[in-house]
Amino acid sequence: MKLASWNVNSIRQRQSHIRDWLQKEHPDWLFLQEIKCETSIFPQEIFEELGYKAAVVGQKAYNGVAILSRHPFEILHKVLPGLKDEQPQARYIEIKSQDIILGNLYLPNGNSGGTAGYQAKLDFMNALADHVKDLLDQEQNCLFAGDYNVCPTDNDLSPGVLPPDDALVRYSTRANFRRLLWLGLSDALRVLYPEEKLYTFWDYTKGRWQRDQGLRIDHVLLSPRLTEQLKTVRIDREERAREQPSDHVPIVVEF
DNA sequence: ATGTCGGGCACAGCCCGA
Repeated sequence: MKLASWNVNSIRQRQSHIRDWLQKEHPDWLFLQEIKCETSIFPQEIFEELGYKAAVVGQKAYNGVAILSRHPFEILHKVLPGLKDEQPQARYIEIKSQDIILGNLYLPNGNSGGTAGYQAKLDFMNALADHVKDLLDQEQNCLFAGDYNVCPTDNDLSPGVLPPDDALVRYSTRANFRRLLWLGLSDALRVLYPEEKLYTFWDYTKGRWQRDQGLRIDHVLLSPRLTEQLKTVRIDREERAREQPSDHVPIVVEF
C-alpha cells in the first residue's frame, strides 16, 4: 500500500500539480490539506477520471481537508471526535478503507489568535491523543497523517528560522506530539531515517527554499502493526522546485 | 524592516492567515 500526504495550499491553484503527481505516483490514498474551498466546489471529477473517489471536508477561504482513494471506503468522522467546538473548522476527516482507519488532519498553526489560538492547537492535540488511545485500545490498524504544524525536535527545522516561542516548537506543542508516540504510534520517517535533516515545508519568503531553510511539520504516524510492515518513506522535494508550488511537498509511505 | 503566497471583499488595493 502506498499513501501520501500533501498540504497543497489551495486546491484551485494546485489542481494540475496534483493531477500530474497522481499520474506519476499512483498512490492508494492521497491526503490533502488546506484545500481552501467549500465542499461543494471541490473538483472531484478531475480525480474521478484518474480512478480516485474523494472524501471532502471544506469551508470558505481557509483550512479544508480531503482524501482521494482508489479503494472503496466509508467515512467515519468529519470532525475530530471529542473536540468541543460549536463551529468546528474543516481540519479533520477519517475514513476506513482496506480495513485500516485513516485519519487526515490539519492541525491549527497556533501562532495567530493569541492565547486562545494557541489553546485551540493544544485542544486539538489532546482530542487527537484521546481518539488515538481509543483506537489503539481496540487494536485497530490505524494511521494519522497530515500537516501537524509541529517540529518534533530541534533536528526538524533549520537553525534560526523560528523563534523559540513559536507555536510550532513550543514545549507544550512538542510534549503533546510525544504523547502520541508514547501511546504507541510511530513517526514513520524517523523509523527509517532517525537523524537526517529532512524538511517538508519551506516558507515562500526570505529565500527559504533557495537556502534549504525548511521545517519538518508534515508527518505520518502509524499504529504498531503498520509500523512492522513499513517499507519506504520519502519526501518529494522535487515538487517544491516546480512552477507555482505549494509551500509544502508530499510525504509518501509504502507498507 | 522587508521579503511571498492565497482568498475575501468587491472590483483596487488592503486585510488576514500562513
